[in-house]
Amino acid sequence: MINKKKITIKDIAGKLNISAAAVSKALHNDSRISEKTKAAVRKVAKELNYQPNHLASALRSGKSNLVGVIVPRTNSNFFSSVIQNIEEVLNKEGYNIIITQSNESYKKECDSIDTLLFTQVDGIIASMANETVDLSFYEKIKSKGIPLITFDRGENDLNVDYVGIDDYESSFKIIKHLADQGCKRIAHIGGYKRTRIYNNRIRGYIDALKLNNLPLYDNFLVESSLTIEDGREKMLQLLELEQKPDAVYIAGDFAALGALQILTENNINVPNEIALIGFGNEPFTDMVTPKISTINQHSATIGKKAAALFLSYRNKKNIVQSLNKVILDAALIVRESSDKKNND
Amino acid sequence: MINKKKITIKDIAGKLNISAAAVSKALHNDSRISEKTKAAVRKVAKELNYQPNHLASALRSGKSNLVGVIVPRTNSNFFSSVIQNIEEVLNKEGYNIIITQSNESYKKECDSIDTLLFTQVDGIIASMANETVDLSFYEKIKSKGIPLITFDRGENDLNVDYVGIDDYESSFKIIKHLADQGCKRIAHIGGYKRTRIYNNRIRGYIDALKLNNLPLYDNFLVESSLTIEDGREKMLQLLELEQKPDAVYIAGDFAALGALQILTENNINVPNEIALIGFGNEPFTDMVTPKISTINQHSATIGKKAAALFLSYRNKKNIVQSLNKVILDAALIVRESSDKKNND
DNA sequence: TATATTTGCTTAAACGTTTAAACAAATATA
DNA sequence: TATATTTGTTTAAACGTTTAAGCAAATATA
Repeated sequence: MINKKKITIKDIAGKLNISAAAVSKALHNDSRISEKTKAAVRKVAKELNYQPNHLASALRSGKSNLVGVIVPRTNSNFFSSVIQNIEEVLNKEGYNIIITQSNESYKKECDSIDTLLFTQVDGIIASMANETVDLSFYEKIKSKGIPLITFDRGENDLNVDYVGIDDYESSFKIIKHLADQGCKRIAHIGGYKRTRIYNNRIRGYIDALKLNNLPLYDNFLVESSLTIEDGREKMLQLLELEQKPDAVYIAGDFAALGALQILTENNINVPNEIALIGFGNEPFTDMVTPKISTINQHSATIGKKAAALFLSYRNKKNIVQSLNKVILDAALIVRESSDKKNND
Repeated sequence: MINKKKITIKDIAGKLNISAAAVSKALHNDSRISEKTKAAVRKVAKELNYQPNHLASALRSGKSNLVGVIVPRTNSNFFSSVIQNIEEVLNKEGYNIIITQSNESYKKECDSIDTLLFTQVDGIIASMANETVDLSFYEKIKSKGIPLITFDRGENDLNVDYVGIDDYESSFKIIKHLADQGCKRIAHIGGYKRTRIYNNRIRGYIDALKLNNLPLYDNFLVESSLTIEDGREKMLQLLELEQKPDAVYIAGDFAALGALQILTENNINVPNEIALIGFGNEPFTDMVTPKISTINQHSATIGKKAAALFLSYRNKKNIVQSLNKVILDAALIVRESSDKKNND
């Protein structure tokens, strides 16, 4: 039953006694081909089960109709949802996507970029690894004239399109809410300062404390890799202080989960003794006890918007990119871990 | 700074005054090219920052060095880990992977297959959607002579390679453990009977009950979509029975989580009143209270093995596949939700 | 020394498309 | 009726490789 012989436009042309070029044009609905011929071509194509050779058309036309997506990991709901929405938008426009994971490793990210360039993708949509500081590999994409769209984790210095939420403003929402709950000593387990989004959350934390007339203590601001394990460790560190916080704002849900584990293990009441807020709205924040308050990052919108930005470069011959930030408003989701009224 | 001019082997050839063919062979380390020429070619290639055109070589050689991966979703730890391991193995061998998600939808899965065939992948590694019953799209892959490797969710009728755990045997391990804990009335919230792996778990459940001299009640065996929501619903259904179970074995961790939520909400002690065991070892099973006992599916091994199976078809001209099952032994992870000794 | 083999390269075709250019036939314009 | 334009198609080159076949020069074999 194996049918290795591939059907090409030549086969269709032969059957209809016309040229291969006519077939190609008919299939592309060229206005200079008669409706009669088009119909005949389509009919034979279907009969023979013709599958266009993507490689040949990509080679000839210089467009692969492939878009590369680079994410730190796929097993987070945020990234997998962004990907799903990118795919949805781009599939409709005839593009397929190639997903690669950097696993937060700079080296793996460079490999991914090489891989994607090698595969001749028409564009790259990326969220940078935590480790990444050196932007030269991303510059390589730009220098090839391939559109680069960044999301969530980007860098102003790259001067390309960016879609993400307003991290600075999100911190204000969180601090305001905690202050409303009566919290006075709010700590922050933040991400790496050098990563722009985490830096913004930290700046927002500091400025929001000021705005709400709350004190900022040096040892209340901790830098973390934001994994579950590090969340546990940094929470423990905060608990060992003589003056403990009465609320902790954690820049990532995974670390918030780790922190919650420590609090539970130490029989500390959440939110009454210490309130807790995460970031990202990972599904598990709604599954644990108590449910964790967090920030919804609008993954679907980010994905759709990033795809749209890529599409905006279609048919442009000279791709010139510049810093273009699309900032979405993030929503605070208040749950049990910070809602004192419902938790007495 | 935009350098759109692409460097080809012709540019290298021109610079060295040799033919393009010689350059191609030099780059492929052909034995008929002198070391001197090879060295010169490599040097110039590096100088000009030559990037091979993947499309051209794929078109000419008939190999795209792309492997398609189809999974129901990426935001489960199991699938994302399998993918990561497939990628690791295949990248080393010069292959890149294209990941597509079916979202458990048959239609989306068909689209994915078309997309991958269109992209001229050299092989497809797939785990089938729950919905999928009609295998004709998978047959299409086979009929094109492209190696198809299935994992986790496969079908004997496809007669291709399959990697997965022993679901039937896993049920025995679970029932044995629950029996050891003193449970006498064990219910099973299973997946769809028509999906092979779930059917095997159900058969294992039934046969293991017999082996352990435990009763099998009709209304203790429930079919579920295994989402969190359906887990809640089916657990509620079990609680409404006059004679409640004292243990529930649930064929998926997400549904087990939903069931646990219901039990917690109804103040039922887990494991003492009702013990609970899930399936899949999703990370959250270790995060919730109580921690959920579950089955570890060896995602890393499955991924590596699936990739190895694909590689075994390399250089074969006539791909003839047959049913070839690689069955891994799954490990039961006992945690709080089923461990009565540590939970009094 | 004459012949056979090996070495190191070149030539040219091929992979399956797309597309610019050409051209005959049909139709429109003057 | 003569010329211009439009329509519908063909021809042929191109995209950047790989590879079978060919061939001269160098080396081995007799």
